[in-house]
Amino acid sequence: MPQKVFVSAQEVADRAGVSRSAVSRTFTLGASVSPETRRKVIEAADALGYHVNHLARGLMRNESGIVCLIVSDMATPHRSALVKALAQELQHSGKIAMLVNTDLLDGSVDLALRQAIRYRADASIIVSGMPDKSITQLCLKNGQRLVLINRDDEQEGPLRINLDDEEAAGRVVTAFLRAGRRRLAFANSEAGTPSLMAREHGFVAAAKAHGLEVVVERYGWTSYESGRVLAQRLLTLSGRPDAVFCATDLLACGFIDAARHQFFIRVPDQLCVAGFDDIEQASWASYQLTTFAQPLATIAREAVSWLESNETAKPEGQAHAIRLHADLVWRGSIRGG
Amino acid sequence: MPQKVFVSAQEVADRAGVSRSAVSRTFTLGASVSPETRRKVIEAADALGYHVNHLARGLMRNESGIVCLIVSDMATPHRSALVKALAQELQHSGKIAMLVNTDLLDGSVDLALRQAIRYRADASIIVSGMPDKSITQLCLKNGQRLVLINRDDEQEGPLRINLDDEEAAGRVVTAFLRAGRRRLAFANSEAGTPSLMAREHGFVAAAKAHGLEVVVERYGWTSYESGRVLAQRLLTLSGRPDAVFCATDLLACGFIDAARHQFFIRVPDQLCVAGFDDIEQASWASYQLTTFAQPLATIAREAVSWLESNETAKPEGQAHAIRLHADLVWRGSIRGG
DNA sequence: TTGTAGGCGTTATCAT
DNA sequence: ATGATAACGCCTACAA
Repeated sequence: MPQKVFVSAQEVADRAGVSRSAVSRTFTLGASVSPETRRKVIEAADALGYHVNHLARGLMRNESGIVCLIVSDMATPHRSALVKALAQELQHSGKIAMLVNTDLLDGSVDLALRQAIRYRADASIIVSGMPDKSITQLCLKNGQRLVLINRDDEQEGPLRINLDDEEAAGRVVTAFLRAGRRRLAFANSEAGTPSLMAREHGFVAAAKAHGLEVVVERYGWTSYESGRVLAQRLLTLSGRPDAVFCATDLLACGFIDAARHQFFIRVPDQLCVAGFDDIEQASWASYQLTTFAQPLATIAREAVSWLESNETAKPEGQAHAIRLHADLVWRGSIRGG
Repeated sequence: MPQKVFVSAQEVADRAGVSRSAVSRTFTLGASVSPETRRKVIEAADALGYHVNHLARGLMRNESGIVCLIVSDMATPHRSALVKALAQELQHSGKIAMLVNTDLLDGSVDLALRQAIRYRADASIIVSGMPDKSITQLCLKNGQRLVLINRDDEQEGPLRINLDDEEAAGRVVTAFLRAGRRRLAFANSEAGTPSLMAREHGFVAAAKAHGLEVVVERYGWTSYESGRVLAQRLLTLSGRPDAVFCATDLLACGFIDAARHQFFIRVPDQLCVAGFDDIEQASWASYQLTTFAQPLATIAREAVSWLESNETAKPEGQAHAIRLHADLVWRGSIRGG
């Protein structure tokens, strides 16, 4: 095995009998090279196993092609699906995703982000529950473009992609009413992220518009376990709810399991349940959860195409917000769909 | 907003009144700088918002700090948990994870890998079901160290981390026998990856050692849906199995749901079920699946520490294989745990 | 301990 | 269309 593993443009040039610049141009989109030269270069490159060094290219061009994915709870069904969609879309457009996990508590979030900055990532996509304002600030300050997904921050500069959570929540009220339910409840986590709160507010407001009160309960973070606890609390109430909207499918799964296995309540006969995200488990036979589909592909496409379109523009220039519609997916957890 | 976003070491040096090299040394681990100089440099760097440019550093050191995660089915519970563990561990040791998704069919696997090579990733960790031999070959050829997780390839060079699938499968037979079951079945996907096949062979062999035949069925890829189909096939057999080992938890969940909701079979009374991976859903009340835990943290730690220890060594030098034990997690899906 | 000089692999600029 | 040359930001000798 040779000591020197990587072959440089110079070596390719030597073998092809052309100049270094010719090699560079061959691998630069939209540069002018004669077909003959190009052929010779490609041939030599293949023979030698040459790959353009993006470290050096990034240094020159001041543009690395790296996009940083800042994400929390990434082992969660919804998050992992989103990350996958984003990674694929980035890959598809010739960029590459760097993964920064923000689940660790020891202040390594900040550390990780600085790491991304050191690699001169062109942009960051934040899929994290509650990023500090300082994080987004740091990104922008370092010339990164920024995409915020499902985070209705007030910030200027980044692209913000959101769902119409409030409107969706209103549709749940309609569905519950149509199923003949009047004792409504909302099960939320304590995370307090903008989209979760929007669902809560939308649900409560729509209910009030119909003259109904909603019992709201919040607990823990957005997990299956929290769903169980929330069920414990809501299903032991004197005027037990007959319909509950869970802020998240994961909560809903826990809620349904507790209702069924612990309280022997039948869904949807005795209790209607709705969720949000349309995670894979929502379609499983044990849950058959009526929920809202996150348009993952659209989110990813919008995010990446914005990054592409803004390639040359200054990061703080085009502030932009996209509001997407969430389709309701009817399954068995609400009666009379 | 200034045109120039990134501040260079030179600017920090100017402000601190020292030389460029002093700045470099301050940010290089184990270089000798006087406390006084270091202080001045740090101060100037903070004031200016300086971050070492890893693109340039990687160029010089011939070592990028980037580790490529090559992964398929990453939205799956088990895979996403593994990716998370790896990303965290890498982050923890100052490296950064690049995500390469191999789910797309259009030959973009190869494309993505080349992408990683272009960034001069120091290593690749393959968590993909069936990477072509050519992929691993390409990695090694380009001076990357390679970690293969749950892939018992014959290759020399990479670190191979595997579970003792066969031995684990044998324990399932014991458990089934202890529960009084004699009509054993194995539900597998058609993926044919080494670890899946090892579970199958281990199960069949252990059963044979007890004088029992196993009905083996394979279908589709490793998904919930496949589990349902497999149930359909196995539970309509004349001598219906009373115990089934599913190659994967995801298969098991589908299997259980079909058994319960479609055939009204009670688990574990009429049917014992075991799975593999210990995904989060295995612990959900609807499944209570007895399964084997993948030691994710250990896998991640072993992988990363091997990468660290081998930092300076040649990639093909230390071939190494690690075989990990999978702990059996007892839940309700096997009678008499 | 500190500063100076040279080079890493690439692309952009400017001639030709 | 092609080739020489100068950056890009950093690190590592080497000399002081």
